[in-house]
Amino acid sequence: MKKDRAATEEKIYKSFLYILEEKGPQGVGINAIAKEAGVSKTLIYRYFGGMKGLLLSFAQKGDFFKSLLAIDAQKDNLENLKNFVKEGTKELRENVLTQEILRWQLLENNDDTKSLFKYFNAQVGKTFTINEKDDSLNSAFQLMIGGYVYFTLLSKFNKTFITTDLTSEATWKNYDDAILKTIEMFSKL
Amino acid sequence: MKKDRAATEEKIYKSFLYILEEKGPQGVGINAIAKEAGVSKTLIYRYFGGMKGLLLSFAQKGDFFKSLLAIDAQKDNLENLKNFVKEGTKELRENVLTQEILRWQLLENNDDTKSLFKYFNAQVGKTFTINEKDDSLNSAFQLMIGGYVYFTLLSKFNKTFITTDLTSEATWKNYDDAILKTIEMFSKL
DNA sequence: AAAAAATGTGACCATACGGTAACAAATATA
DNA sequence: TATATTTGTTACCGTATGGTCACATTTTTT
Repeated sequence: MKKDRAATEEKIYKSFLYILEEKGPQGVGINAIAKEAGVSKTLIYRYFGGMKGLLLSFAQKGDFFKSLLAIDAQKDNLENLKNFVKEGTKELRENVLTQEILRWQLLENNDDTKSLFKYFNAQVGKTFTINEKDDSLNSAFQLMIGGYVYFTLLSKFNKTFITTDLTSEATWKNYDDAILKTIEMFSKL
Repeated sequence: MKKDRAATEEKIYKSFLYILEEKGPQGVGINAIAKEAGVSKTLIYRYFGGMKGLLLSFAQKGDFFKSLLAIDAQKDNLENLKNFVKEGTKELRENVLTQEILRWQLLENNDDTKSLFKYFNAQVGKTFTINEKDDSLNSAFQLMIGGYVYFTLLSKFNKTFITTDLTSEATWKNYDDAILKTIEMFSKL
């Protein structure tokens, strides 16, 4: 039998990503990852230091929201802010891994996940630079972004929210438009 | 030993509520409920038909958002709508059971939870009568309510969202105000 | 009082979880 | 080539899960 630690680590890491994407936070576990990787679970402890170390590796390597950083640098004017919103909501709905981390934060916060959430939130904070002032636009903007996250996560197991079809592209476009329109209205005050 | 089916059923049901409140959806299980009730788990199957039946009982008995129905009946004018929002957000942040059901909907949707979510969502739909039109106010309102739910759920394990303090009463008042202000602005269009 | 029905318990099953230790095999070093 | 060292597997442990079955005890009915 051929032995290759680097390749084995890669198999483990990729399996972790796969399970988080496919099964969500509840599916992530030592046994499941080892089985998916086709490898003994002992090696997860030896090479990564168990689940905690594995999540730390993920956190450090994870380039969350990288696609938004370029826009972020120049989102001082209204047009760029609107572009940022459009790209941000698109990124959120396409990046399943990001969705599952966000879902995870609603479930637990223990010794294993601590580092992951810390790195992730730091990255979010860097990307979504929030207005310092506690004005209504700031709060409204936060609520809408939060709502976007909520409905995105909800859409995994629910087809509708009350009468709103969460599977329809038009719905998400309506949400986008509503955010943009609200920003405009507040800016004209 | 005294035998009293009605009392036993009550013990089981109350234990279920207690665990859902204290441990969240992940803590809800046959063994945990039986242990908390100090009763053999066989009885959960015999009296309720297992977890599925237990959740069905909960769904049918559950008077979700009952405090909002009175306001709902007359929220045609702006003042009542604003009052409805204020009472609704308050109800949401105070009712842990409601929070955990909402959290649950983000985690799974299987044969056991199906009926619970169905009843719960029907009640939500009755309370939050959403505007039929796909206008921006409707979408903006939905996003903000969704955001409110999201931050409420997030606050269980996270003290902040980026720089916003989720433990501060002022934060939630800011959110309330932002919703009210947005509604006003859209109404004046 | 005797028989039947309802109520409740404990034991057991298969499965899965995280975690560890003993051992085999391959690779690197001497 | 002989010896360490690294890599990997298997087996096992304690605990927990959902679910069922046989049995004992209490309550109801005849």
